[in-house]
Order: sequence, then structure tokens, then C-alpha cells
Amino acid sequence: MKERLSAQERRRRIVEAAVELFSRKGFRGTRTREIAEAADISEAMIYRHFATKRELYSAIIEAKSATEELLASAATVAQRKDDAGVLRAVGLKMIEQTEADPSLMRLLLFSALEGHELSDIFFESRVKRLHEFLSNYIRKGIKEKRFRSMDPLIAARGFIGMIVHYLLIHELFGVKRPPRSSPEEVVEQFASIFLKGIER
Amino acid sequence: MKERLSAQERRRRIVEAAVELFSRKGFRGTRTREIAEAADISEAMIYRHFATKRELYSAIIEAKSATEELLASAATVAQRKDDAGVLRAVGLKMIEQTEADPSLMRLLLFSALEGHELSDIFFESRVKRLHEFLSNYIRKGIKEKRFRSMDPLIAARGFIGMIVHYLLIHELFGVKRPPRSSPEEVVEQFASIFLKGIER
DNA sequence: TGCTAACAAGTAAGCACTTACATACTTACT
DNA sequence: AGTAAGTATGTAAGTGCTTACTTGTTAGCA
Repeated sequence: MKERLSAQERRRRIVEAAVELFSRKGFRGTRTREIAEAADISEAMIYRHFATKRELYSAIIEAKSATEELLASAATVAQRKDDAGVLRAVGLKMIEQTEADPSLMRLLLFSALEGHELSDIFFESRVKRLHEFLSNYIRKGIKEKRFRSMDPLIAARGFIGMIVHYLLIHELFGVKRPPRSSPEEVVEQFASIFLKGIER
Repeated sequence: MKERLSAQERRRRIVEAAVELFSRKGFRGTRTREIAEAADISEAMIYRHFATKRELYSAIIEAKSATEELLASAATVAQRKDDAGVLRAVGLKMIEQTEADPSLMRLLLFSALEGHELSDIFFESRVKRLHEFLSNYIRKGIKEKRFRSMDPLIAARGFIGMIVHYLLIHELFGVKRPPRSSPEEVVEQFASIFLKGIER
């Protein structure tokens, strides 16, 4: 018999293995057998901890929806009133996090495409709140006459879109980036274009 | 017995039914049975025209990779040397096409996520060539001193990213757009920010 | 009359989930 | 402190349904 773990720790390991597989192959593309093998247990153990494969998937989405790292760090930088700094920080953080662990982006896309019931919650916690944060920042800038008059939400989505698209191209479609275009330089260019574009 | 069609016409109908299903549910999520039902034939008929489900999928990707409408219309507008006009035209065309038929975008994403072998070809024909077109346009503008010095490919991807992200949000994640933000107005705002951002 | 489009009815493999049972750890009683 | 009972963790081996693909046969058209 295999090593005996606490229910909590075993559950954690199942989730860990499942995240990797679901993010790589999607819900439908992942076999419960594979999850069991990756977690080095029998399939029955999965079903002791989760009633169905779908419930395991939902637990993962809920867990991934709960973290707040990006927004927290963005809020810190925002206090400095350095527009270029805010854009650079948000952009870089998004890229750093996604490159360090692409599973979140893939899970988000898979869950939306596969029409999972919690896809909306996932989107709201990960994307919508980021839009709102940047939108509020831009709205303030408009009021304070640093930026010209425009729809702040659309503008915010525009900037986030530049970054997201960069991530899609490189992380999903596997485009290699030439040596001269590091994330820092790309974000710098996006921030520069965008900021010059919204300033008075 | 069912109506008798030419092999060509029957094949076309199978592909038509399969496109709808693959784009909605992905390769793994689509059953050959469903395709047969949607095309109103027996499963065996699919296998008379395509050796495997995968071959049918590949045929669809190849077909969808072959059309050139967007690039052709973009090239026409580009001759006018109206920068804002070019950006608006490219952006609007992307949105119009995707809203009229979201299957292409979904197929592109699904094929990349599911790791289909032809995903690269698909990406190059639909996305990379658009990047290159806009990149060349911007490069010329830089040479002609209308735009400031920058990496034209990164800039091009930035603008495309704004539009792609708009489409992702609305077509994939189902965000409703408020009545005042029509595609025209959104594209106008993106083009305005971007153009002001890259001009000298 | 021969060729090809068409189908009904398989078939073998795959899959999510279950069952019956074994083994380790915890607890409580003497 | 020793140990038996009870409980939680674990597995091996299914079970029945689904699914990609096949086979044997029929029927429309040149």
C-alpha cells in the first residue's frame, strides 16, 4: 500500500496534478485515469475527495479565482501617481505571472470555450476586476485633466488587450520572441504608445 | 433511403456541419455521431469522405486558412495613406467578420489549446500575416517621419491586441456591451489612442 | 448492369465512476 | 502500557455506457 497522507494533503496533491492536466488538455481532454497516475494514486482516491470529475474542475476554478496578487500589487503602485509606472507595473506583472505559470491563462480560455458553468466567475475575478482597476485609474486621470476625455473602460481594455494579446501569441501560439524584445521592452513600448495616446 | 447527392456536395455539407460543432465544442468535445446528425446522414458517410475525425478537422483548418478577405480589403485601404482610416478599417473588418461568424476565432483558439498539428499554419495564415501587414504599414510611416521611431511589429501587435481582446471579451466571455459603445465607437477610440500614441 | 451513394447494425476500445476489500493510524478501555 | 475496536486511507478489479470507426447490404443513377 502507498504512503498514507492526511485527507487535506492528498486533496491538495490531486488538485495540483489536475491543474496541470486540465490546463494543458482541457476538461474533456483530461482522463481521470491520467490525473490519478499524475498524483500517483488510484482513480478511486479521486472519487473519495471529489464526487465527480466536474466537481474537481470546479474546485480548481474556485481556488484560482480567489487569489488577488496582481490587483494588490497594482493598487500599491497606483498610489505613486506615476502614470507610466502604473502601466508598466500592471503589464509586467501580468506577463511575469503568466510566464511563470501559464496554467491560469489556459484554464481561463479552456473553461470559456468548453462552456464551464463557473467560467463567468473565473473571468470576473481575473479579468473584469483588472479592467475596473485600470478604468478607475484612467477616470481619475481624466478628471485631473492629465488625460483627454474618453471612455475610461474602453481605454483600459485597450491597454490590457495589448498585454493579453502578447501573452496569447507567445504562450498559446508559441511565437518565439527575438532576443531584443524582452518583456520589459515590449511593455515599455506599449505603455509609451498608450500613455502618449491618452494624454492631453 | 435519403436523398442522393454528389460526393462534392455531400462533403461540403459534412464540413459545414462539422465547422459549427468543432467551433462550439472543440475537437475532443464533438462526437462524430453529432456531426452525422447535424448533416442529416449516417456516421458511415463521414468515413466515406474522411478517413478519420482528425482528417475532417484538418480539412476544415486548411480551408479556413485559405481565405484572404481581410488582408485584401486592408491592402486596398492602405493605399489611401490615411492612417486613422487604415486602423479603423482593419479594426472594424476584424470585428465585423468575427461577429458575423465567430467560428473562426473559436476554432483558432481551440486548435491551439488542444494542440492540433495544423494550429501553427492556422495561426500564421490568420494572425501572423495581419501583424505583418500592419507592421509594414507602420514601418513605412516611421520611415516617412509621420510616426516616431519604434519597433513596428510590436506596435502592430499592440493595436491588433486591442481589437482581439475586445472580441475575446464579447464573443468568448459573453460581456454585454453598453448601448453607447458600438463597434464603430470602440474602434474609433482604439485607433485614436493608438495613432496619437505612435505619431511624432 | 455496373458503379457509387447511402444506411443499419455492429465492434473493440475508452471512459467516468463503483464496489469489495485491505491496511495503517487513532482512540479508549482494562 | 497493551491491545482490541473503530475509522480513515488506500487499492484492484470491475461495470455499464459512450465513441470512433467498420462491415454487409440496399438502392438510385448513368
